[in-house]
Amino acid sequence: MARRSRAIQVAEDGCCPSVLSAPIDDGQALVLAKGFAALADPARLRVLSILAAAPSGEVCVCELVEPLGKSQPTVSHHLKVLGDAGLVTGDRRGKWVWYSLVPERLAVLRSALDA
Amino acid sequence: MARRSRAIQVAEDGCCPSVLSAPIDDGQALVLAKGFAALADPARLRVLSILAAAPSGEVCVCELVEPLGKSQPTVSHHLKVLGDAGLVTGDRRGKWVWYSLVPERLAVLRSALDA
DNA sequence: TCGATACATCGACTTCTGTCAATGGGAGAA
DNA sequence: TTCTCCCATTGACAGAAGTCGATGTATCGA
Repeated sequence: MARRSRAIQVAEDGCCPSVLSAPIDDGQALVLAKGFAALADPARLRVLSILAAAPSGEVCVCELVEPLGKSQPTVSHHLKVLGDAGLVTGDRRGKWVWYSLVPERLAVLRSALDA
Repeated sequence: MARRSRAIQVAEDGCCPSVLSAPIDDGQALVLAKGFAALADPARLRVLSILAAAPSGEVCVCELVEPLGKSQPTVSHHLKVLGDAGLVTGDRRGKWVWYSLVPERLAVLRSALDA
């Protein structure tokens, strides 16, 4: 099953609100802040880069533990944070869970920094 | 005096490393994570948007306290965090300190999310 | 059914972060 | 100088976040 369990809370009020175009209200700021908070950890950034670099576009958890140098529960925690932020999605196949990027969600955060 | 006191630690190893182009090492991840951490707060995002929306491109601290709804020390703290991340810079003129964006630094973070 | 594997969740701990009241420091005004 | 204003810093606190060992859960194979 897909691991998009938690609320993703994409700001749908207005399309792609940019922080730099006009003053944003507290609600928009809160949603964007949660998105950037998901990026505010070296281990999670490395997860994203590993997923992006994977030829198949997806990587199972067991292939992340060693490169990150963290324990398996910690890696699972970071994947959950990224999943709650809507940046990655997991797909269970047999014993393994394959994670992949959600590029649209990353694009939202990137466009928030557009001038 | 300009308020660029703290080390800014821009990753100069390679130009504009993107998280999504190739696996990044721990050092790059750490620098980028610190940058995104500066964006991971609603009050700081609002500061950036207020600065960006200011006609003159700069705003003094006293004009930020009321819109943010935080105490003056808290606003000063957030400005320090943004300054340490190199995202804003302060300029003292008489009794006031005027803050403005550092767009190049924001561009670095945005390009880190390029596909 | 039983054991092994892959991953998630829980509990506990430490560290980091946001917040504010109180105080300090610099710059103009009186 | 002294007073006032603007902003930064300090100290203290509560809550959030990263980490890991232990445990739970789902799946597959024997």
